[in-house]
Amino acid sequence: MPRENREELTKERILDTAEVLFAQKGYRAVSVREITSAARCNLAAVNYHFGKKENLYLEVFRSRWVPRATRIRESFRKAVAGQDSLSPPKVVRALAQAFVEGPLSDEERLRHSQLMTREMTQPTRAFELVAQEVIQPFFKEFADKLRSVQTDEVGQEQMLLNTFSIFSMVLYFNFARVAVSRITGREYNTAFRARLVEQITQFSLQGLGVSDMEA
Amino acid sequence: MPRENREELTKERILDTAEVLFAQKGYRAVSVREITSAARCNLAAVNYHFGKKENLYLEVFRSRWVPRATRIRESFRKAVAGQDSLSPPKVVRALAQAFVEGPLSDEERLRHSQLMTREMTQPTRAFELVAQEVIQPFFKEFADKLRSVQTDEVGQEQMLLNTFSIFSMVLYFNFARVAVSRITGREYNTAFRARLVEQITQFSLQGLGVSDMEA
DNA sequence: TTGACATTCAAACGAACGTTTGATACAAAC
DNA sequence: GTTTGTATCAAACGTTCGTTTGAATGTCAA
Repeated sequence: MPRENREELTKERILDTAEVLFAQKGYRAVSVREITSAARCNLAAVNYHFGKKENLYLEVFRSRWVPRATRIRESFRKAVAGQDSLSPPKVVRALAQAFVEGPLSDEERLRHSQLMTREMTQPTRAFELVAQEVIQPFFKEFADKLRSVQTDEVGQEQMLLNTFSIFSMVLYFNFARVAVSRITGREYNTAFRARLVEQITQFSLQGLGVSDMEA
Repeated sequence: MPRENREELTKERILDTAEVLFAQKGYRAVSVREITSAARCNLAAVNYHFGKKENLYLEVFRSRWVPRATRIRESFRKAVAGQDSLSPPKVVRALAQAFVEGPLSDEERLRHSQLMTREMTQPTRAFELVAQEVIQPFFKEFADKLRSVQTDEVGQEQMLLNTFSIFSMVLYFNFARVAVSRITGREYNTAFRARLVEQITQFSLQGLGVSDMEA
């Protein structure tokens, strides 16, 4: 087996495993030993490939989280580009769908939201990456797209706050699954996810003051 | 100094300190040594008064978090009781105010949201307490109150999802301060909090489909 | 075949962790 | 004044942590 492949295999395996564990339990609650034994490699592999544990955490965001966020963003982009005539309902629905039913698998979606929520509640060095390369540009893109199809004039700050409002729902319905499931008594299956997209879309559209609800 | 007072002083000091640290850094990231030295007491005090670290975490929720949640709830209750004629805008505004401008100090509010978000993303044994004694009853109370003043008929599940939507904003604008501040470029001062209450209220009311926006 | 380089491995490092112990201090009960 | 029970304390317990080490293994170029 060629050198490069072997290296990548181990390194990639560590990254995959670490992402799952960090998302599930958080940075401190996951030990290097847990990661390496789950990734079926030697304990020293983390320090050899990443220098130290903290770098591994950062690399998880760089090589796993950011690309996934990009996939969500592209899913949103395609959805709005595929329309011949755009309207606020279509833009908002495209966002909700990209996040809740989008290109990610269910586990990926949960992982993604968990890692993101963690960085928002207690930012680490990864937060800069998340904010600069993902949140800021995506917010801007969504706000611009929405403004371009909205009839009434909306100030920049108002637009940002509206985006946050929509975004808070999207994030919440993903990361607070346990609470939502427990209180609604519904499982997070395909039907319920479709229901959530509907909820986010309708609530947001009315929240934005859009009266025409036809998609 | 009498025996009971001395005991309580240390025990209470530990609880206060532990709450702040757990909220800031999370359970695993805070050591017993950090807590006890910040609380100016002996390392063994945690195990003497609470048996083990995990019990201290639970006791923080029992004796600090739940009472604070109760204060928020009572603030909401008073606000709706103080009105001679109730309307959806008043109910929603009372909720947003109770959470964002309510009886808590700014640090308390942040701590409260952080601890809650933590339990929602990765529930521990404290989650049962939070869900049973606070979230469920509060959700029910809010939904009932809102239903009683709403003209059009709304199903139970729709009502729950609406409540979640409103709640997600309230929670998000509290726990994601760093991100919100960074992207809006605004500090979390009194003026901005008032602006956020306005945003949550207006967005939610329209989201609920309430056209009459007069408070 | 030899030498240089990259990767894996078992073993150990010191530091920090949660917890336990036994002595000490002190207020109330007898 | 002695006993009893509670609270505090310094010290140590065994375990786990992230990280380092140096030898072993395998790969490719010279």
